[in-house]
Amino acid sequence: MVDAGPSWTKERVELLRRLWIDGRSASQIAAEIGGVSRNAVIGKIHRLGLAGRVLKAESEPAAPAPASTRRPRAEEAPAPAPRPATVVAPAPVSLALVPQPGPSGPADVALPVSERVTIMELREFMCRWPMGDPATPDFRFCGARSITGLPYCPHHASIAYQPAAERKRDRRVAGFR
DNA sequence: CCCTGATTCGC
DNA sequence: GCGAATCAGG
Repeated sequence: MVDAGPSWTKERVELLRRLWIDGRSASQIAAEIGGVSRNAVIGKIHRLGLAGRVLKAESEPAAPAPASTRRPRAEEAPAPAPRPATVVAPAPVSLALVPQPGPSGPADVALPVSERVTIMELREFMCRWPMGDPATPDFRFCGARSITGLPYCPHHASIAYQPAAERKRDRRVAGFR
Protein backbone atom coordinates (compact mmCIF):
# COMPACT_ATOMS: atom_id res chain seq x y z
CA MET A 1 0.00 0.00 0.00
CA VAL A 2 1.32 3.26 -0.96
CA ASP A 3 0.64 5.21 2.08
CA ALA A 4 -1.58 8.10 1.27
CA GLY A 5 -0.37 11.68 1.27
CA PRO A 6 2.22 12.38 3.90
CA SER A 7 0.01 15.03 5.37
CA TRP A 8 1.29 17.01 8.30
CA THR A 9 3.01 14.49 10.42
CA LYS A 10 4.68 15.49 13.60
CA GLU A 11 8.05 15.54 11.95
CA ARG A 12 6.87 17.66 9.07
CA VAL A 13 5.17 20.12 11.36
CA GLU A 14 8.27 20.40 13.44
CA LEU A 15 10.39 20.99 10.41
CA LEU A 16 7.92 23.51 9.19
CA ARG A 17 8.00 25.35 12.49
CA ARG A 18 11.76 25.28 12.58
CA LEU A 19 12.22 26.67 9.11
CA TRP A 20 9.52 29.26 9.52
CA ILE A 21 10.89 30.57 12.77
CA ASP A 22 14.29 30.50 11.20
CA GLY A 23 13.05 33.04 8.74
CA ARG A 24 12.63 30.90 5.66
CA SER A 25 9.97 31.93 3.20
CA ALA A 26 6.93 29.79 2.59
CA SER A 27 8.08 28.81 -0.88
CA GLN A 28 11.49 27.84 0.38
CA ILE A 29 9.99 25.74 3.11
CA ALA A 30 7.63 24.10 0.66
CA ALA A 31 10.54 23.18 -1.57
CA GLU A 32 12.51 21.93 1.39
CA ILE A 33 9.82 19.80 2.90
CA GLY A 34 8.58 18.61 -0.42
CA GLY A 35 5.19 17.32 -1.31
CA VAL A 36 3.49 20.51 -0.34
CA SER A 37 2.87 23.80 -2.03
CA ARG A 38 3.71 27.19 -0.77
CA ASN A 39 0.05 27.78 -0.09
CA ALA A 40 -0.13 24.65 1.93
CA VAL A 41 2.75 25.86 4.02
CA ILE A 42 1.18 29.23 4.60
CA GLY A 43 -2.14 27.69 5.42
CA LYS A 44 -0.53 25.41 7.95
CA ILE A 45 1.44 28.26 9.43
CA HIS A 46 -1.78 30.08 10.11
CA ARG A 47 -3.55 27.09 11.54
CA LEU A 48 -0.63 26.60 13.85
CA GLY A 49 -0.89 30.18 14.93
CA LEU A 50 2.60 30.96 13.75
CA ALA A 51 1.52 33.63 11.32
CA GLY A 52 2.93 37.06 11.65
CA ARG A 53 6.36 35.72 12.25
CA VAL A 54 8.88 38.26 13.47
CA LEU A 55 8.03 41.82 12.77
CA LYS A 56 6.28 43.39 15.68
CA ALA A 57 7.60 43.09 19.20
CA GLU A 58 5.84 45.89 20.97
CA SER A 59 2.29 45.90 22.19
CA GLU A 60 2.01 42.16 22.17
CA PRO A 61 1.86 40.43 25.55
CA ALA A 62 3.01 37.27 23.84
CA ALA A 63 0.82 34.28 23.29
CA PRO A 64 -1.24 33.15 26.27
CA ALA A 65 0.52 29.87 26.75
CA PRO A 66 -1.96 27.36 28.16
CA ALA A 67 0.70 26.22 30.55
CA SER A 68 -0.16 22.76 31.62
CA THR A 69 1.30 19.71 30.00
CA ARG A 70 4.46 21.57 29.31
CA ARG A 71 7.52 19.59 28.54
CA PRO A 72 10.91 20.45 30.03
CA ARG A 73 11.76 21.60 26.54
CA ALA A 74 13.76 24.54 27.76
CA GLU A 75 12.41 26.65 24.98
CA GLU A 76 9.43 28.87 24.89
CA ALA A 77 10.78 32.34 24.82
CA PRO A 78 9.14 34.95 22.60
CA ALA A 79 11.89 34.44 20.09
CA PRO A 80 14.55 37.15 20.03
CA ALA A 81 14.14 37.73 16.32
CA PRO A 82 16.91 35.67 14.73
CA ARG A 83 17.35 38.11 11.86
CA PRO A 84 16.50 36.42 8.60
CA ALA A 85 18.95 36.39 5.76
CA THR A 86 16.93 39.10 4.12
CA VAL A 87 19.15 42.14 3.97
CA VAL A 88 17.46 45.26 2.81
CA ALA A 89 20.15 47.76 3.50
CA PRO A 90 23.27 47.53 1.38
CA ALA A 91 26.11 45.99 3.22
CA PRO A 92 29.10 48.19 3.82
CA VAL A 93 31.26 46.67 1.17
CA SER A 94 34.32 48.56 0.17
CA LEU A 95 35.78 48.56 -3.28
CA ALA A 96 38.89 47.00 -1.87
CA LEU A 97 36.90 43.86 -1.21
CA VAL A 98 35.57 43.64 -4.71
CA PRO A 99 37.57 41.17 -6.72
CA GLN A 100 39.39 43.15 -9.35
CA PRO A 101 40.45 41.89 -12.75
CA GLY A 102 44.04 40.88 -12.37
CA PRO A 103 46.54 40.22 -15.15
CA SER A 104 45.97 36.55 -14.78
CA GLY A 105 42.60 35.94 -13.25
CA PRO A 106 39.11 35.20 -14.54
CA ALA A 107 37.42 38.18 -12.95
CA ASP A 108 34.11 37.28 -14.47
CA VAL A 109 33.65 33.98 -12.73
CA ALA A 110 31.11 35.61 -10.45
CA LEU A 111 29.19 36.92 -13.40
CA PRO A 112 27.01 34.42 -15.20
CA VAL A 113 27.65 35.57 -18.73
CA SER A 114 24.98 33.26 -19.99
CA GLU A 115 22.40 35.35 -18.22
CA ARG A 116 23.30 38.59 -19.90
CA VAL A 117 20.38 40.16 -21.66
CA THR A 118 19.62 42.91 -24.11
CA ILE A 119 17.47 45.84 -23.19
CA MET A 120 14.57 44.12 -24.83
CA GLU A 121 14.96 41.05 -22.73
CA LEU A 122 15.50 43.00 -19.58
CA ARG A 123 12.76 42.54 -17.02
CA GLU A 124 12.23 44.36 -13.82
CA PHE A 125 13.47 41.50 -11.74
CA MET A 126 16.68 41.36 -13.70
CA CYS A 127 19.91 43.07 -12.79
CA ARG A 128 20.22 46.30 -14.76
CA TRP A 129 23.93 46.57 -14.45
CA PRO A 130 25.24 47.74 -17.81
CA MET A 131 27.98 45.69 -19.31
CA GLY A 132 30.04 46.85 -22.21
CA ASP A 133 29.67 49.85 -24.44
CA PRO A 134 26.07 50.93 -25.09
CA ALA A 135 27.22 51.98 -28.54
CA THR A 136 28.28 48.52 -29.57
CA PRO A 137 25.94 45.67 -30.49
CA ASP A 138 27.38 43.46 -27.78
CA PHE A 139 26.06 45.74 -25.10
CA ARG A 140 24.13 43.80 -22.48
CA PHE A 141 22.78 44.04 -19.01
CA CYS A 142 23.79 41.64 -16.29
CA GLY A 143 20.35 40.10 -16.28
CA ALA A 144 20.86 37.98 -13.21
CA ARG A 145 18.05 37.71 -10.72
CA SER A 146 18.04 41.05 -8.93
CA ILE A 147 17.51 41.47 -5.27
CA THR A 148 13.85 42.03 -4.59
CA GLY A 149 13.37 45.74 -4.41
CA LEU A 150 16.69 46.56 -5.94
CA PRO A 151 17.70 46.99 -9.57
CA TYR A 152 20.81 44.90 -9.19
CA CYS A 153 21.84 41.40 -8.41
CA PRO A 154 23.70 40.82 -5.13
CA HIS A 155 27.06 41.15 -6.83
CA HIS A 156 26.43 44.45 -8.52
CA ALA A 157 24.40 45.76 -5.63
CA SER A 158 27.49 45.41 -3.50
CA ILE A 159 29.30 47.59 -5.96
CA ALA A 160 26.51 50.05 -6.52
CA TYR A 161 25.65 50.66 -2.92
CA GLN A 162 28.75 51.76 -1.17
CA PRO A 163 29.16 53.94 1.87
CA ALA A 164 28.57 57.58 1.02
CA ALA A 165 31.85 58.46 2.66
CA GLU A 166 33.64 56.32 0.16
CA ARG A 167 32.40 58.03 -2.94
CA LYS A 168 31.74 61.54 -1.69
CA ARG A 169 35.13 62.69 -2.97
CA ASP A 170 35.35 60.88 -6.22
CA ARG A 171 31.91 61.60 -7.61
CA ARG A 172 32.35 61.07 -11.30
CA VAL A 173 29.68 59.90 -13.66
CA ALA A 174 31.73 58.30 -16.35
CA GLY A 175 33.49 55.05 -15.75
CA PHE A 176 30.66 52.64 -15.74
CA ARG A 177 32.22 49.27 -16.21
C1' DC B 1 7.84 39.29 -15.02
C1' DC B 2 9.52 37.81 -10.07
C1' DC B 3 8.40 37.49 -5.20
C1' DT B 4 6.07 37.79 -0.26
C1' DG B 5 2.40 36.43 3.22
C1' DA B 6 -2.98 36.66 4.12
C1' DT B 7 -7.37 35.23 3.33
C1' DT B 8 -11.21 32.74 1.53
C1' DC B 9 -13.88 28.78 0.96
C1' DG B 10 -15.03 24.22 -1.22
C1' DC B 11 -13.72 19.88 -0.01
C1' DG C 1 -7.92 20.28 8.83
C1' DC C 2 -6.44 20.99 4.25
C1' DG C 3 -4.74 23.82 0.42
C1' DA C 4 -5.84 25.97 -4.44
C1' DA C 5 -7.34 30.11 -5.70
C1' DT C 6 -7.38 34.48 -4.79
C1' DC C 7 -6.12 38.76 -2.66
C1' DA C 8 -2.99 42.54 -1.47
C1' DG C 9 1.36 44.23 -1.44
C1' DG C 10 6.68 44.68 -2.84
